[in-house]
Amino acid sequence: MEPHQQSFPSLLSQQGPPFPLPEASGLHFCSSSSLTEGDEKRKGKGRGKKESRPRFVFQTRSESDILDDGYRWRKYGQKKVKNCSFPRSYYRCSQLTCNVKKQVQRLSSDAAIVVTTYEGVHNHPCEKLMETLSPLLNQMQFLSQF
DNA sequence: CGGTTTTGACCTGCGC
DNA sequence: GCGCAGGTCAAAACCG
Repeated sequence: MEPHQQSFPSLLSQQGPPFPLPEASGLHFCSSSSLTEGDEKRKGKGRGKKESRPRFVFQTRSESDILDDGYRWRKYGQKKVKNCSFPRSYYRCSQLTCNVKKQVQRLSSDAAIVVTTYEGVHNHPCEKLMETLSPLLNQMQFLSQF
């Protein structure tokens, strides 16, 4: 359960910042282990899961909230938070088998910074990754015959 | 036609 | 006990 081992293939290549700054344009990701507990008070309507879900915060520099990390996200809410002039968006993984949530928030101080908070881990393979890997796997299988 | 976004209402936890 | 703040639902609109 180390979420920050996931690879985001299209994350960096997609943004393509005009400045090749390694850190200023890069992404600060901090796995907040202390935040992991105490967030599963989901007894309200009985649709709660008891499993602890690891959270993990991603801070990227992008002009759009939607970062295509290979999974399909479905937006299910948007709220304005106090202390921040920008609304916060709530996304969910489209796969029913996978209860991963993600919330995207923009910093009021710097509108170019987008804070993405992932919650939970995917329990299904990434579609895009499979798509990319499929021809490769086919070729490997083909070559392995010899 | 299927899946996704939008948007307001609703619900719950927490602090005072 | 009440009000606020944050999180989620659900129906209609929208798009390929």
